[in-house]
Amino acid sequence: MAATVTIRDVAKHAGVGVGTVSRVLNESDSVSESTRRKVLAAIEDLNYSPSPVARSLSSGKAMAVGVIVPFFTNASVVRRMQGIVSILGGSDYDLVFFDVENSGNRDVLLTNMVRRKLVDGLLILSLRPADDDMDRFLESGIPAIMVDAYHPELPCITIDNVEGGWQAARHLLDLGHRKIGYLSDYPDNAFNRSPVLDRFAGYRKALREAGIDYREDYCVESSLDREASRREARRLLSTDDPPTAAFAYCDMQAIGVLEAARDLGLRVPQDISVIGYDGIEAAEYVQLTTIDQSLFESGVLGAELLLRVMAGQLPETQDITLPTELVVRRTTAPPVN
Amino acid sequence: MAATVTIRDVAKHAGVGVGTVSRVLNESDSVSESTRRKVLAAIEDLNYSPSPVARSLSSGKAMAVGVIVPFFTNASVVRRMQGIVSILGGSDYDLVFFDVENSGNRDVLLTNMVRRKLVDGLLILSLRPADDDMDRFLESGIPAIMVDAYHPELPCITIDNVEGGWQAARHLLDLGHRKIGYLSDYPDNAFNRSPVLDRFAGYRKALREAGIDYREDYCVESSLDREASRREARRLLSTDDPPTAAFAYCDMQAIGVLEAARDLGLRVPQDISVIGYDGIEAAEYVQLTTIDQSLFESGVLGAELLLRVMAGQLPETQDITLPTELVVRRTTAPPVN
DNA sequence: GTTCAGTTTGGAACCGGTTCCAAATCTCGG
DNA sequence: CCGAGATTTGGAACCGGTTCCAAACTGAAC
Repeated sequence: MAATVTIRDVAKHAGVGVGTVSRVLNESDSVSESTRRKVLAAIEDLNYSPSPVARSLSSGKAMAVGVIVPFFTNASVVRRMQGIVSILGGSDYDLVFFDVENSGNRDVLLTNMVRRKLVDGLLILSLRPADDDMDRFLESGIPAIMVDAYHPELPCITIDNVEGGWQAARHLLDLGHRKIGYLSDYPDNAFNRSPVLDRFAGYRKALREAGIDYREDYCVESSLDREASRREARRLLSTDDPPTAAFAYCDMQAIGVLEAARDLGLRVPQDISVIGYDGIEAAEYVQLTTIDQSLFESGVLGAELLLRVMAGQLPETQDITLPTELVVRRTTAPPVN
Repeated sequence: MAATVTIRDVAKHAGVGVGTVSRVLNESDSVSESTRRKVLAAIEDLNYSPSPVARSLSSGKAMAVGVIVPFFTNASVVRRMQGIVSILGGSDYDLVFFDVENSGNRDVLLTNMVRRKLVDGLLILSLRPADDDMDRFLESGIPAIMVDAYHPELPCITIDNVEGGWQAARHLLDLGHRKIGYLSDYPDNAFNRSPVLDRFAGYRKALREAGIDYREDYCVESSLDREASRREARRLLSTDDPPTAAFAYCDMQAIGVLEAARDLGLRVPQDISVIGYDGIEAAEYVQLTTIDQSLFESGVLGAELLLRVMAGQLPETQDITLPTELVVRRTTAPPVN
């Protein structure tokens, strides 16, 4: 707990002015080699390290980027964060997390974020903040990128969820299924509703193209967790005329469907085909057929894009849409009649 | 991007001194109700919000806590972090993450952390920093808690891994197994070696107590990821005299073992029993028997403890050891002879 | 109407850096 | 040896808060 040594102590010790020490610290070129050495020696002697807080107060740069994220929501968010960390972990920027779990602390955007200079840039992950919060934030001029969410005035890394939903349904149709259920997240999910609606739209589009009527009773909603999905899926699968295949909004829900099938003594894929969406690791080891959206990559791209924007490169908006890819594993097969 | 409004602007607008504004902001009680109202009105008028950076420079408090964490390593770390977030997300503190992935950036402790005042407190998760880094850090006097790691001079939330390893092996022994393999993490894992050795010690202890000789050929090491574990397990299970049960260092490795069994056409649990360690969510839906170490709770406790220490309560060191619990699911059964 | 303790207030000094301007020093041709 | 221009240097002012001290105000007691 030694008394803090400041830049002035270093200056005195080295027999130079504070400006010079600062210049050495910031690798300015207009310092003669001999004084540079003197200063470095003094820094060494005193075991000095500059205060990042003071530095950011006077320079206006925080050397940190913020990530706003609904942390728990599901495994896909974690995967995206890993992508982000893989890039930002190696940068000079610290990573500050803002968890937006309950709507209670959603005004972090309004309060914590707008407090200028806490972060130099912001990644907003899988959620669409309220418009007025957003306006307030945009005014601050802090560079920001949306990942898995859309905002007209910000660069966005998005996934074509209509296409993904279409691919999923298309795959089941190609296998010969005609009765295809859909297990959805609640569309009025406060955070980010569009993926829910988009995947649903893709699903309906594929059905329509195949000349199949949309059956409302085949579409059920549930929260994202496994237990709830399992309950809903059990209901869906135990009607008089159950679907022969089910498309779930996300892999975790799909796993709930698998469990429901097991509960009911249904064999997968013989009695019921199941396809998920996300491509989380768990999908791999339960052998779940799924739509892989490039989760990790979306984090990587978002982080890279942000770094570039913060460096002052690049035009204002630049949206990137990542592809989705069907990954066929063991939970889908043609229906047995 | 409006010009920043400072506390002096507010003071002028309200016709008071800066000290008074500061007092209002910090809810000091020695401000008369009437001036308080004037100041609040001015704050409202000017849409003022104080700069956290300036605040922390002059007050010496960062209003942030740091978490040092090997983020990717495995699912258990993520689960612990969720526990941390669940507590700290609701506090006044921001959460700054320091990812210690590759040994390349392990000196964050030495550089980033010791830079005083960036964080008011620190959680160190699942890793044991090098001793000299640690000494340097301890000198700084920043409150810190270790979670899932041990340090003699810091409060630690640990798990009794010897006990857990013992429970796992004991369970298999109770079922009647005599040939029990062990799939371990590399013990020289740079981050945090003791859990690896401890679980192994528990395993050996249980075997010894049961009068079973330790067989080196039943113990294999692999990195934590599923693919590597799968390969190693395949080797272990395809010898002339394979074990009838396997205990894996962590659930993800256990899942690798399950996959290896599937690769070899072995039925679980009839041909081979498998038990994991951690109690991650994935274990639940692959029906893996496991030792549940209270992952989420460890994060919660660590965060709570840190908040208390930062508030100046509590004696220096206070170690908490969390219990482990056997959770029997579908991957373990008596051996068939 | 004083006196005095208690409350409220203004503002200078400070936290530890960066930046900018003016001054000091250097370089080198004439 | 001088002087112009380039290079290097010192340090005051600033970033936007907090804190502390002294001054101003309050009101109850005499």
